[in-house]
Amino acid sequence: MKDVELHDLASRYRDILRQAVFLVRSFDADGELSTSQVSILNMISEEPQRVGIIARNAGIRVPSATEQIIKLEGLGLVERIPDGSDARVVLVRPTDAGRRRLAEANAQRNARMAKALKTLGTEERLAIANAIPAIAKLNDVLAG
Amino acid sequence: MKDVELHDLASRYRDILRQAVFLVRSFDADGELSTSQVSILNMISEEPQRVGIIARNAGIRVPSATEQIIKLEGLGLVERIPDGSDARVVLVRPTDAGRRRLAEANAQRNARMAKALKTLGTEERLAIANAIPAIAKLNDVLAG
DNA sequence: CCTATGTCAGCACGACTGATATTC
DNA sequence: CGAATATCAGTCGTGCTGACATAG
Repeated sequence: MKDVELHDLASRYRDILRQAVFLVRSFDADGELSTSQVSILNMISEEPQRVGIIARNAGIRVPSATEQIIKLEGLGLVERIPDGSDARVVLVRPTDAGRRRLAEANAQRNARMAKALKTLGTEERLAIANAIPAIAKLNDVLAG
Repeated sequence: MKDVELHDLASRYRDILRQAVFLVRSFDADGELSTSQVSILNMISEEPQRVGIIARNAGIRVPSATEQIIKLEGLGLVERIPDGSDARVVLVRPTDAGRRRLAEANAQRNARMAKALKTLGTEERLAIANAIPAIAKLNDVLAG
């Protein structure tokens, strides 16, 4: 692919991405939990994670992660537990209430997105579905 | 399409979107201009726009738009001019320096994106290119 | 008089850097 | 002792709501 085409694709992709970013914000404004907080809950839903890992995956610094975790703890949605093998480490895991809240938040957001997807044509939905793996790969590359 | 499939697609699409949001942030952290500021400059590059329109397109409230516009004005990147036909209206247009700065910012970001796109296979790039119109339409639906 | 447009003032939230235990 | 981990303190940027001036 020529450089010109690459740059054109890059530009168009950045355009729709920029729009999408604002939409994600409006999505999150509806609920009571912030974007970071939902991300953190998602992240620890499988198994407890260290603060440093959470920060790295969320794309924020460790002190910022600590802050959100403390807020989530205050809401009774996560617990901080020590790591037996290393006393410096703090593991974060969801409470039952945290799991419920996460499920609710995801359900709400997915429902809203599904409703929007429903207004598209079959081919358009297919185009999006086909692009998801490529976009995921692209995200990985960009995240380095 | 069945509801189950729609919700699954919604969930997967939201996943990659969430990742992309963090990447956009890291993109913008590099430059001197914030996301909103670049968006505003992009918006007025064709022709001057009113503050209210800028706010609407940027997904922010009018006072927030005013704030960013004043900052851009302080940087010498935009000018605020009156609208002859309606004295309440303020039009915002880029200065020459603003156009240069926008071109630089876009070039930097596009180059970085193009470099990442280059690492993908031809089919993957095609999949993304094919999905862009559908995503744009989806954005419109969600914004509406 | 009521509406539309933009700005000002004050507040909230989330991120950051720098400094500080504590543990490896 | 130096490195790693998490937290605390203070600051900054950006968004918001509510109040306000001006013009239609």
